[in-house]
Amino acid sequence: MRYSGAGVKCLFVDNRLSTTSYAVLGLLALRSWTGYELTQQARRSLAYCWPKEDSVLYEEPRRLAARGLARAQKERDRGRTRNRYSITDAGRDALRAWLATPGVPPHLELEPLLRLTFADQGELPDAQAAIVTLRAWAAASRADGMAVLRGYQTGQAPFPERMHINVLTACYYKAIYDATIAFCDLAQKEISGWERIGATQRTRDLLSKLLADE
Amino acid sequence: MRYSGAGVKCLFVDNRLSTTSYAVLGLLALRSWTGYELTQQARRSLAYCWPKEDSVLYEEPRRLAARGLARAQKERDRGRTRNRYSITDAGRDALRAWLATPGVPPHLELEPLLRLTFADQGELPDAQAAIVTLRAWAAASRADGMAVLRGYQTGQAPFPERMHINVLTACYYKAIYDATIAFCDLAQKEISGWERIGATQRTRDLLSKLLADE
DNA sequence: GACAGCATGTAATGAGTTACATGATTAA
DNA sequence: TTAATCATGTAACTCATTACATGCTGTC
Repeated sequence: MRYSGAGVKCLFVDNRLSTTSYAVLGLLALRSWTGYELTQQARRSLAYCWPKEDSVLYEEPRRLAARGLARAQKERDRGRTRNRYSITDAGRDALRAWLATPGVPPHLELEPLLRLTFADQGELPDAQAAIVTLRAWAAASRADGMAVLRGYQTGQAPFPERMHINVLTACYYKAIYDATIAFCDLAQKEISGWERIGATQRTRDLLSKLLADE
Repeated sequence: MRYSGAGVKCLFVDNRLSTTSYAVLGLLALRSWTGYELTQQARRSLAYCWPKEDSVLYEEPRRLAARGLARAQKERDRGRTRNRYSITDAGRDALRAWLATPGVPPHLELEPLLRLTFADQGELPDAQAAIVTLRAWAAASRADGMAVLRGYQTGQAPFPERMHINVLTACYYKAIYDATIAFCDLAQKEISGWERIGATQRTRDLLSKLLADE
């Protein structure tokens, strides 16, 4: 299969920002941040819905500045220089416009579940280890989230005027983490009954229960 | 900041496969597939834990073949030719070895939650729309998963000997989708009470309830 | 005999990961 | 005075997304 045409339209069309850009723009809408401050704030907020590496959080505001959606000021901190970024009016407009677009559904990468899916190609302890990884993640994330929430009760948290939003989203995260932990406990029990056998009556019961619920 | 050294070691070191490669390798461990068959099977399985575009599923087995982990045979189907891929012994070894490695925790991209997080920068209907998107995704995924499960009860599903695994993983997916739907219903109620006001007594109650649970 | 949609891919672009570099500050 | 770690980035490379191309097959 050879391409014939000069189908290079796409080179010029795609002027859109990535979701990550809007995520950072959202933070900039709250106040100005340095790169490092962005990484710290992201741990408290974006990490739960839109996790990004620190290097991205350092770079992204520069892209925004290049498009006029943010502005950088050099800051001097004891001999060292760094950039502080703030949102522009154009940035606020872009963010508002993005919030009005349809958006996309979640995208879940569940490596432990992938490992479980092919558990029969490996050893039983491998599958158990995958479940331990999954449970540890859920328990740690849950604890981190709880610590953030506690800040609202004690009044230590930044942006107290945004509490209603953050409490609501926290409801979702907690529900996910709790469901994950519950599943892990169930799964460990189930798996230990497999002993390289396969489907048992217990599996049929599980299946019936799942299907009974619609 | 300038780089000094010839730090190009990395160019030669990273010989590892991506998780996506192992995902496809896992499917190949069950039987041989053509590219199109892989895309269809992925909808029933990988889509829930490791979603990939069709184009990736067409390309990935070629990479595996290039490393000797899979083998391609040309097939002729009424004038048209295509590739069918099967796993090799080396491929089975690689898969088994991978299953024995520690693995990584889940990675969740929840764009609707991101939109909710910055809901105060937009209009109320935008936030409600994000929740609708989230709920629609959960309901559709749940229904698809149920349809797959029903195949096990009727005996129509492929790989009946793997039922115990697929039923167990389905428990997790169902729990996630159910939790998502429940959250969406709660969130719509909460949000409609906001009316651009902010924290209410209701929010404080929610917060207390979240924190009470540990 | 046209058109929709299934089947089978390839290429360009863009985004993200990983590794590297390095100055400043703090603790031992 | 080191060593650790905080703070601030940059570069190379890999991977995924998106868009494109095109033959076959049934159907109207």
